[in-house]
Amino acid sequence: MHIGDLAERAGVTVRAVRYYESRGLVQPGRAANGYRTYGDEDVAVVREVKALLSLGLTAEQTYPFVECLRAGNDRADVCPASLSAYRTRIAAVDDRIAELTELRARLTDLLSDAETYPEKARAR
Amino acid sequence: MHIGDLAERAGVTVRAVRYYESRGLVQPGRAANGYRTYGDEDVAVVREVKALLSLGLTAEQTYPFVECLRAGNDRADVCPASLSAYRTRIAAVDDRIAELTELRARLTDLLSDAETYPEKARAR
DNA sequence: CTTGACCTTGACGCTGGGGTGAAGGTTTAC
DNA sequence: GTAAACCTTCACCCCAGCGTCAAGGTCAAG
Repeated sequence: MHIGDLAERAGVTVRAVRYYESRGLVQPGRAANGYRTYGDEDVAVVREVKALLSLGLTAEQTYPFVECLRAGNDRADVCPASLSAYRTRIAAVDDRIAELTELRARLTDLLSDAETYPEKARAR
Repeated sequence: MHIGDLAERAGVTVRAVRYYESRGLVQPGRAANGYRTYGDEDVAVVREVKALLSLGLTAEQTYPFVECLRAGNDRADVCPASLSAYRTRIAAVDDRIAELTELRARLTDLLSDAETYPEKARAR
């Protein structure tokens, strides 16, 4: 299978596939004419990478999932390293939520403070 | 007062002051030699802008606060437009928190699903 | 034999906001 | 007289995941 077929089957662009390759996530063979050649298993890999990227993982962080698939598992996320990657991502999301919650608290404090500022002290 | 004095008093760099000017937040006069000249009130403006930027507002969104100060108010946030800008920012933070919370839920679903995947079905 | 649908590598663009850096020149301060 | 502070304009940075040419090679169909 050539890159265009793979891209179509996996639901990504040709450009994205080449990008994934540059990140070490797919390793196609080469035909005599230089064309990249892929197997059916690469479709699952590319689909998995796409799904994980949409969950906010970086390309690098999808690596354990790809390895898990290559090891012959039906699912990319049943390997310990994949579970760990999930937990890392969840922790990062939690951190970000905590930051935003803290920021929100500062903003509401400022707002209520400004709202209750004595009218008479205002200019005009 | 020249730009260097203002920057030092407000706790920002000279470059940042010129950047704020490019965003229309400060409008210095000019001395005969071309140097920018500032008044004491500009110190408060720059400090306010700096504080608001650290709260995640964009330069443009600090505009009402700057106007509020220029109108002669002691505080930049007692004007209706400032309160409104606070509320807008809070709403944006809330939206982001909601997105992340939703994302977190998807991740934990995937994690628990993968964790409970039957051992016997795993490769190796 | 030619069209057009593939493929190749390489390189730059974009998004986005708040800046920073460099270059090249004038003015002020000590 | 020279260092420090000022001026302007232009460009670049971060961050990742691509998009979009450019300039060409390959291949099956009609």
